Amino acid sequence: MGRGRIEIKRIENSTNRQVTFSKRRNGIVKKAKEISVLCESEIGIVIFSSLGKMSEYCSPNSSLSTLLEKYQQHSGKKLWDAKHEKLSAEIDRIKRENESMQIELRHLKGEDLNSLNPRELIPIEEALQNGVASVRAKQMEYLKMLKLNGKLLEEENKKLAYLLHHQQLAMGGHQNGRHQRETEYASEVPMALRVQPIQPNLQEA
Amino acid sequence: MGRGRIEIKRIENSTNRQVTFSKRRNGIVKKAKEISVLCESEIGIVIFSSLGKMSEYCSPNSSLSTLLEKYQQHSGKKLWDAKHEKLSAEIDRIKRENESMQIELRHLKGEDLNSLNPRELIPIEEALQNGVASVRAKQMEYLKMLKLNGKLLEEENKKLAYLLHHQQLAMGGHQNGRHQRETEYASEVPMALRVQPIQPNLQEA
DNA sequence: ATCTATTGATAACA
DNA sequence: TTGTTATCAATAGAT
Repeated sequence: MGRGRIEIKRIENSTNRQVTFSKRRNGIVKKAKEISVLCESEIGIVIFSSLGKMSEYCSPNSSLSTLLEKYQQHSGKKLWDAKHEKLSAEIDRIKRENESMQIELRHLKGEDLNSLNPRELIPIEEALQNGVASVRAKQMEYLKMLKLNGKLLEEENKKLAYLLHHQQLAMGGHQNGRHQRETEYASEVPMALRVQPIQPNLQEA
Repeated sequence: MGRGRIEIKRIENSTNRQVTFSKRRNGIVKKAKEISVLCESEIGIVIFSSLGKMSEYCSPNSSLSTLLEKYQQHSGKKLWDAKHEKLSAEIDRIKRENESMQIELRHLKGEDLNSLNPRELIPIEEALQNGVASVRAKQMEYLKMLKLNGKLLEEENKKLAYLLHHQQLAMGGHQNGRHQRETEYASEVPMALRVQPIQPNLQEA
């Protein structure tokens, strides 16, 4: 009912979808008001848009909670219990996940190995070796970075010392000139200081 | 929309009211289905007719309870008691525990090491080394057990071979006697076979 | 938001 | 209840 029929499938254009949502939501709420008046029925509606915005409607002289109370009585379903069971099931699921992870962790730490047969030890050993290798590789990476940094700093030190020495020889210039020379130099050399460590946490070590 | 417009007020004719209720209820549910598909929104509806008959609708991939849960969160109203909060808190707690274990596992497997600084790598390396050591120790244990078992079996083999040899020399006895000798011997020697491996899963390897 | 050409919903009837 | 149909209502697309 509009300019041309539309297929009932997800509207891909986001703006369009929002507009249609708004219009149709209003339409549904209007229909709900009408049926509640025409047929003196009680109706409650909760809608969430795709963006998570909530709208609700409840026929006059009622409220969602009272309506849901009646819903529970009529359906025999207990929303509370259903919720309760869902949460419990979720807890069970996560706990099981938890347990298997704990077992894996313990095995990797060399605990509870008696529960494993030799065949099961092999993948664990492999995982541990891989882990050690990765950790050592990372450590080497840091080491190289530190060495590089050290070298660069050393070079810079030499240059600074050289500069300082010559400056002292040429002593007698006033503050202004000296300051300028330092500034000039700084613009050429500070590579070493500018080097961003690959790992920003390096300095924490 | 029909043969002549109607005022939106209670339909006095009861039959008519029922018919209209039924038709409009279907209409609303249809609209609900459409909006949920077109706009990928979640919608839940509960209707009671004037005679107390209940109808409900909930968009696919959802249920009234989950929908109402979201309603609670958005509205701040609490439809049900805070007993669930306990369960939810439990879930959160376990999930957090879970997450930290996952991180630890990943680190032990040498993944996500970039998020660690060198100081943090050390305990991981130690844990891995301990793990490797434990696993290898366990493997050595199995190896020793296997060797021991082999030795015992070998010895027993020798004894059996010896016995067999002598039996053959003394040949001429009937079946009965031979059987008895074997039975006697079995009661003295089977130590090696009786040895229960420390690890019952040994034979699976 | 507002405007309409169209489709969709439905009141009355069967 | 279910189906048909003349009408009105909702709304898709455009502004």
